[in-house]
Amino acid sequence: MLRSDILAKFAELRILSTPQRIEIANIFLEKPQHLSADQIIERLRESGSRVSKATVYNTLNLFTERGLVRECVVDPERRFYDSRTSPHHHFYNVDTGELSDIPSDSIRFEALPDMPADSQLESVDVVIKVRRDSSEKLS
Amino acid sequence: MLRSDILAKFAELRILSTPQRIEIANIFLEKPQHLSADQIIERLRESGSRVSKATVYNTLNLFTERGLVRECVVDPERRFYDSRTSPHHHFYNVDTGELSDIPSDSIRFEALPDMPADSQLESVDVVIKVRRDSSEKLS
DNA sequence: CTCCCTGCAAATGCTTTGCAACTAA
DNA sequence: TTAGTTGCAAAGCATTTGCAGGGAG
Repeated sequence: MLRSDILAKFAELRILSTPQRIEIANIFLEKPQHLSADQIIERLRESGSRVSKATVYNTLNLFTERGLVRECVVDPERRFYDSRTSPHHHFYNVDTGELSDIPSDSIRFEALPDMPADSQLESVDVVIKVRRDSSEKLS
Repeated sequence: MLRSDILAKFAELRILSTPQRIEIANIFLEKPQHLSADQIIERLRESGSRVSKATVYNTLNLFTERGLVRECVVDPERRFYDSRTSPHHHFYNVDTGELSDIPSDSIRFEALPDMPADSQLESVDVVIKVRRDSSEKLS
């Protein structure tokens, strides 16, 4: 993604631009993907960048607040951040930890429950857990 | 729930019976509910019991493995355990952290996606996030 | 005896925070 | 100047683990 596009996105979301934030946004906006803080740090290191851990965490929180990425809660061990912010759902392979998208139109609801009193809908998140990976590892 | 029922459940699930495990199972089986490790410990303390933290965690892992409770991943801060093990879904109030059940028949799918290659379905978990609590706290 | 459980304390691992130095408008 | 950011190290928390003592069969 072009730097100018990233700057435009930052402006739109009221995110002050810094070199570190641009580097992190650049990884996410390259393509829709699911990354943990650690995976971000790994990617930054690979490309020779030395953004600190604290800054990565702070930046992820900021990006989430501002809607540049979406947190997806699926693994109690660590948080994943999803650069696809449009509504969609996930497959989660419990054996490999792999997380993949389900296009939102391939799940349709025939019925949805009433909301509890005084509360308004925020999101509907479907996680389909699957087992066994392609290498057919036996238990 | 009667002690004899708990013992029967333990036998069925190949869980060795100990006083600590019975106390914890007793809390869960009283009624369907969602509890974190900390909430379990709190409940135990209230009733004068002194089960150690380590034992609570070990027991929750054992109960989950054996299917006495189900882990539900909804809050990145802590794990919740659900004593309703039959298929159903959840409301999660992001303001209050409250977790409540959605009867499984009040959500019906019109379409479900194909599974990825070589993987078999484990579960379909729907979390409907809602905002704002009944006390109408303004932002 | 032998196996397994309990509980304490220590260790782990992810995430947050305090704070001093720095950067940009 | 002045608010806001970075990075380091330290702190925080939920959870796990090591290990000694203990209980059931």
